[in-house]
This record gives sequence, structure tokens and C-alpha cells, in this order.
Amino acid sequence: MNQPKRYLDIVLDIRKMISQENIRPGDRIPSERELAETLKVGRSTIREALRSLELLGLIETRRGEGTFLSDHRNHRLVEVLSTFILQDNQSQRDVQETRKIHELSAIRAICQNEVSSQLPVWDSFSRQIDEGETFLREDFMRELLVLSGNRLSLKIWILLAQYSGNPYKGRITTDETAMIKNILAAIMRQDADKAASGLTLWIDWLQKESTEDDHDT
Amino acid sequence: MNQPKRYLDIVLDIRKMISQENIRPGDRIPSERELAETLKVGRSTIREALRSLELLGLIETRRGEGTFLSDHRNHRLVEVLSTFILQDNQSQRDVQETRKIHELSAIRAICQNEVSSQLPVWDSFSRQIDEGETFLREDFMRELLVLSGNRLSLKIWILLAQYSGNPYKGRITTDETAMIKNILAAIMRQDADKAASGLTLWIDWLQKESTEDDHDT
DNA sequence: TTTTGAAAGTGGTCTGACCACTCATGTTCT
DNA sequence: AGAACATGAGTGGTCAGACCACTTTCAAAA
Repeated sequence: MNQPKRYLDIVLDIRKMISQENIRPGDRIPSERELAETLKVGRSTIREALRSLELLGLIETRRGEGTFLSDHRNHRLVEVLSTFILQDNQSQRDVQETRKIHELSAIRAICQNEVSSQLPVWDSFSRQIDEGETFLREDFMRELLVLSGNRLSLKIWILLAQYSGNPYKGRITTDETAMIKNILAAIMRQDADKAASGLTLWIDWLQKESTEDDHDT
Repeated sequence: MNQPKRYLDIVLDIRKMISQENIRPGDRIPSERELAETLKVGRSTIREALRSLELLGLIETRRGEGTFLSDHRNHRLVEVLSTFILQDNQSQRDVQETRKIHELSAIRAICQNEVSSQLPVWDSFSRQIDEGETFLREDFMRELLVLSGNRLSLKIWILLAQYSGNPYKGRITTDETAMIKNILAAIMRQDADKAASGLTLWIDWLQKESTEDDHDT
């Protein structure tokens, strides 16, 4: 019977402490020595837990200052993780697929809401396309997630977006303008099914495009 | 000029070593002491890197045996992240909504697949209802997620299920049998839209039924 | 008043020491 | 010979203490 790993308990303890003390993103958490004494474990054990959380981007450490709850704006872990996890095809497919799930649900939610489907932002996107301006695909997608109103879904999506390479990272090309305008039109007339199928079309097209362009970092 | 974190380099070094030595999932990687000597750093630094990778589910350590490349590419990160993500996002609505998103996507995926939509399990559910047997709502939902084939989505769903408490925990009642049979029929004739709308109906009904349980921690 | 610098506090790293556990090897007993 | 046992080497788990590099603070000096 293997003992449960201490440092895992520590991770949970720290999390509990954070919620109990009402520590918010950006706030400082107790020092390593302090945590070690409070939780009655060695400092190295504390550090193993903290380093794990740091690699996940959940906390941020600054030498000489302390350890802080992160604002969820960090990438650090992503490159590392992608080289490990995403080598597995099934995993990578799942990430893409799950991301798509959230995007499709978001666009459906928007269409079903009279307010968010009539927002000037859609017109603005449409006008940008007409005027030959480009924008980041990711910005468009993020807008969908934000306006869907589901903050949890948004957070999950942001995570997945970090994991899922760069088909979304670029700017839209003229090849895509027709598809996007279709989507925008569908949103503005609150046609959820058409908007969803249009978005599916676009995403699938994007992923097909990116499989031909393969880079290594 | 802040020095870059050592243990982050170590993570990359270990990754490089793994690919160079052609270590595959399930294989053993060098011991901590060995790594420390090879990479010319202290053992504690090595451990911080390894613990991070372990929390991510990338490696597995067994006391007395060694450290191994993780066999199953599990997304343990989701579990850890969730405890942090959900802490400030206590809007139970978002959790329920996101859960629904995954359930609906799952049932759609099943309908669009000739194999999974024709599995005997659906007939089995149907027969159980006819014979007056009951089953846990959660078991039905889990079946959906499992058969959707997206393991990441399943992981997320399991998490959300833990956080979203009650409505799914019970057994089906006679009030629901008609709705469920509708859903099952739609699945078996691969009617994704009908299956999805039927499931929506059921879920909304469930949530309406239990509109008195509101906890905050 | 402003500047300076020493001290305290913090994370980063290393070392050496135990402990608990697994496994292979050798030894003893039957 | 075969089986049960004992031992020791190797490994991860944890701890304590020691430096180092860095930041902040604040009292002393200019």
C-alpha cells in the first residue's frame, strides 16, 4: 500500500488555504518557509507542490518578492506540454474536437439571444472584411466565447486554445471571407443551425489547411 | 536580470533526453540521482521538474522502482486546473450549462456515427424502461460521453458532474420515461437534431425539478 | 530633506542524511 | 533440488540546513 504523495496533499491544502483566506488572482500567498511550518512539512515538499502549480500557470513566483496567484495569462507551460501530450494523435484530436464543441455551443447560444446576436460587433467584423482588413481568427473565436456568456466555457476554451497549435493564430485570408460572411449573416438573422454549420465548415477547412503546413519549433 | 528558472530547463532537458534515447510510454527513465549527475544539478532541482511533469500526468513514479513515462495519456491537468478554475467561478449556472454542452455534443457525435448509434446498449436502456427497471441518470449520461469517443470531453464532463451535484444523482422516474424513450429512438434512427432537442428537454426538466438546492461554500 | 546602505525576508539551489519500498541475489532450511 | 527466507543495492519521499541572488524596507548618514 503505497502512501499517497505528500506533495499532492499540499497542492490541495494550498488550494484550500487560498479559498479560505480569500486570496484572489494577483495576491501574494504565504512564503515557502511559512507554508512549510504551517503545514508541518519540509520546505522542499512545499516547493515541489509550488513548482507543479507554477508549471501549470496557476501561480507565479518572483525571487525576492514571493509567490502570487496567477492571472491566468501565462503561456509558459504550453510549449512544454504540447511537446509531451500532443504527440499522441488521439489526444490532439480530442483537444481540437473539444475546442470545436465549445465554439459551436457558443455560436448557438449567441444566435438564441436577441441581444448578443444583434451586437454591432458582428457588423464591424463584416465591414472589416469588406474593406479588406484582416483580423486574427482567434480574436473572432474568442469574441464568440465571450459573448456566449458562459465564463466557464470561456476559460476551458482558453486553455484548449493554448494547447491547440496555430491554425487559429494567423489572420484570415481572402479564401475564408465568404465562409465568415456567411457565418456573420447567420448570426445576425439568428439562424443557429446555419451559423453552426457555417462555423463547422470554417473550422474543418482551417484544420485541413494546417495539416499541409507542418512546422516544428 | 532575473535568471531563468533552472527547473524549467530541466523539464526541457528531460524531454530532449526522452526523445534522444527513444524512451517510450511505459519505459523507465533514469533515476533522480542519475539525472542530477548527468545534468549537473542538485537532486532537488530534478525533483521539482519531475513533480511538475507528474502532476501533469506525463510521468509516473513508483517508490522503490523508478520513474516511468506515463502509459495512458491522461489529462490529469484538467482535474487540477478545475479545482482552481471553479473556485472563483461559482456561478452554478455556468457549470450546468457547460455540462449540458458536452452532453449535447456527445449525443450528436453518437448519432453521426453508424456504429455507436446502433449499439445494443440503447436497446438495453429501452428495454429496461419497458420492464419498469430504473437506472441512474448519471449512468445514462456517462454512457453518452464514453461512446462519443472524446476522452478529453469525458474527463471534463466527469469533473463538472462532481461539481454540479444533485439532479443527475437519482434514478429515473416514470415521469421521464417518455422523454428518454424519445431520445433513444432518435439515437437509433440517427436523428441528431431530434436527439439533441430531446436531451435538452430532459435536462431542462431535470433542472427545473430541483430548483431548491442551492449551496455556496 | 534626500541619499545610502545594511538588514530582513523571499525564492533558487545544493548537499547530505534518513526513511520506505522494490527487486534481485544469495543463503539457509526442508 | 526446491522452497522459504535474509540481505543489500537501488530508488523515490522527505527533511534540515546551508548558501546565493534578489527585493523591499527603513534607519542612519549626508
